[in-house]
Amino acid sequence: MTDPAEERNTTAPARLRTLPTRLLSLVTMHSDRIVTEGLAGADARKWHYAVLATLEENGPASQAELSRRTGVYRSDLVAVINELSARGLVERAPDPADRRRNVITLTGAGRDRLRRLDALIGSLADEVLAPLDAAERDQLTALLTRLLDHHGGHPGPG
Amino acid sequence: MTDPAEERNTTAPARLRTLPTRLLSLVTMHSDRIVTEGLAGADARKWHYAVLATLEENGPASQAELSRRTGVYRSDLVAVINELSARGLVERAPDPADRRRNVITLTGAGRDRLRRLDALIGSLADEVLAPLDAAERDQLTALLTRLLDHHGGHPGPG
DNA sequence: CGTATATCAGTCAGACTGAAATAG
DNA sequence: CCTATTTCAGTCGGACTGATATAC
Repeated sequence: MTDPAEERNTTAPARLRTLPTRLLSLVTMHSDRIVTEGLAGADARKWHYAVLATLEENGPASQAELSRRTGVYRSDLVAVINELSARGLVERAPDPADRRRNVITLTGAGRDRLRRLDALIGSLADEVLAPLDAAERDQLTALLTRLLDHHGGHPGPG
Repeated sequence: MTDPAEERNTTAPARLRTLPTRLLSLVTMHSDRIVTEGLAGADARKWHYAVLATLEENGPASQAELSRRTGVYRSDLVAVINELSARGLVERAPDPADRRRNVITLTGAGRDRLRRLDALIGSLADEVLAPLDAAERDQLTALLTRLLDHHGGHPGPG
């Protein structure tokens, strides 16, 4: 028992091996790790990508709106915007129309960065889904989408 | 905008909505929450179920072996066994053959408890998979199983 | 007034690490 | 000496809460 792959995977009992909720947890743990580590290697985090993508597709937004669209908590979003603006990827400016708000805007550098992250995320998703062919990936995506719709999007503050 | 379901789900951008790794995370967050809260209502936790099921299917085991089979960390397993034995569901006894080891054994009460948790987990899984019919659930399970096999079971200490 | 926004401080569970004590 | 087991004391990022100041 010196093979490291062997050590950590004595098979689990049948009840656990086929339990869908457990499969979800385990697969997600692998997936999240691959994505998190891949992004870390590019000095980025998941929330960075989510915020940048939202800004590009929907235009400038307040932090509250970004929170709703991305699912990032209002509290945690503060730090994310700090990090992004420290890197010059977004700009934070007070909204003249409603002075409670900050308007977050994507910069040119942010747009460039988003391009590279798009590619990176694509390849990381490929790594996660490696054993599935295109049709199976679509199947998985469709099934997960239906589950997510049924349970009401990102959990979020409710 | 006073409907609570509305408030928290302004649609995310397309790139995020169809990203499989994100779908996995989000669906798992709902799934984990349903399972965790459902079990909490029965004074149980996921690891309780995992340990009890493993003990029933594979017989008495050391903590190290339980850790390998369930994926629970050796460190965290200590607390789980404490909780289970405090409830009289397992017994912890030193192994006469190897005095470093504790042998964990399922009690009668543990077996009964497992029956009830089996039923509970089943209904919680139903709740998670509600929108899918039987064939689709099998599809999902098969796809997730292939992903998990490819990535090598539970992440675990390696 | 009540409500939304941005920020801060902090909790909490879960994954994970490091190292001790004990025993093979 | 080296390795495995159990246990303890922590770290670390992520989800989440509560409170506050400010503005509508």
